[in-house]
Amino acid sequence: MEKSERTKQFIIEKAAAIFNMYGYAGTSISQLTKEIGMTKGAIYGNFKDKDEIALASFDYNFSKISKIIAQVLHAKNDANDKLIAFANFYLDNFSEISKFGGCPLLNATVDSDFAHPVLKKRVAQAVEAWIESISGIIYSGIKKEQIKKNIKPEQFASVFASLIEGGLLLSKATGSTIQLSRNIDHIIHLVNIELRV
Amino acid sequence: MEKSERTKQFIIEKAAAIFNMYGYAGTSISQLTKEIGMTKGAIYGNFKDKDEIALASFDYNFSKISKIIAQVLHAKNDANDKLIAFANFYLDNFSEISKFGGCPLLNATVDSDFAHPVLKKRVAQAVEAWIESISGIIYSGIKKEQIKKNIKPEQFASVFASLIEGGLLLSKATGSTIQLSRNIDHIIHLVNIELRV
DNA sequence: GACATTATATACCAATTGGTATATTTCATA
DNA sequence: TATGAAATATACCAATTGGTATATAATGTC
Repeated sequence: MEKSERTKQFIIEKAAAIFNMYGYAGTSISQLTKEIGMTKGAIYGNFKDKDEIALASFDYNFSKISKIIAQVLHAKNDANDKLIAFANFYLDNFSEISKFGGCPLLNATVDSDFAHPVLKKRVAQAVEAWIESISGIIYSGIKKEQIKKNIKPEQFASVFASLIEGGLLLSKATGSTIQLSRNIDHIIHLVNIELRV
Repeated sequence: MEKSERTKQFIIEKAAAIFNMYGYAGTSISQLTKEIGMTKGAIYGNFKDKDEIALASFDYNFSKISKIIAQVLHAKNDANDKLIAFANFYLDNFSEISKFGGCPLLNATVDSDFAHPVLKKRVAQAVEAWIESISGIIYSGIKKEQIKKNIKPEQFASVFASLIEGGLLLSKATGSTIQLSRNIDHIIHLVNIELRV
């Protein structure tokens, strides 16, 4: 990786947390210069405008979490166990995730709505991919006869995703992990009672 | 209601939608003057600063939805039916709610986190009150022997609230009510299978 | 180690920000 | 209908916004 790419990556990694915490309108370039420790010249030498940094930041945040989840899923063979590990990941890493602003899908959905159509479209695709990764696990589990074949993958994926995002939201609002924890309990209950063969 | 109070109310009603759509940092005073159709003089003659308008806007948005839900609940006697009507309210009115920015609890939780501690605290109290209104229905239903007494109200309230907020989020992100609709289906299923005596 | 290129810092720009002081209008009451 | 008070509009303020042009510094190559 050449120097310009390394610098670009360095800027994105710092900016990604700021945008995720303060939102697009709530993040100024001067704030970025302070947190990154570089001047406007350096930033605008590597990025065309604020939009380009914000979009790259969202991509970085989303792929960062996606990669970790992919690892978590890879460690399990059974589809039911994958789903439980998937859910537990958010609970186990809640405080760490909160430090850089929480779930980027949650934040960017709210942040981009009305205000930023380009980002909104990108967020929509990410959310759809995220939900599809859940229903994909279920489809695969049904094929491998680990999950009951009467289960509707899209239906369960919606509930699953909402329990996680809703739990993250309520826990962010109240400052306590108890809501998220209760939701993960419910997910585990659903998986063991309704899904598992 | 005297004139000054009427004007104040008029400003809040207009500002509430703008803040809910664009967020605190994303809403400027000049934007408010345009949408409200009044000048800075009128606004600052009725409000101390931007914060005061934003806080009053959140209170207005939250109490507006709370009042409608109170009516919806009042129309049902059975606790299970109250919960189903509660959930259906969000689905039935999704497009109308979306027009002024969607659920203010969702938006303000994300918007205030990190950026606005005063608003954040107010949102936390509203979220807690909202969840308590759900667990309150369950407690009442258990007492009236409409809901099974092994049900844990706080546990179910968390799942219920998250399915609604999570569904609102996913539907906001994807631009389709299908996610919310699936979650309401799940809520109805849970109420009829697990709660109802 | 000189040189060309790339990367970063500095200094600046017009536009907009939240907010205020003052001028003007509206309105109720005498 | 004249008058005093309340409400609103206008004009302005310093600070900050996103962005750019240019100067300086760092870097790889010969």
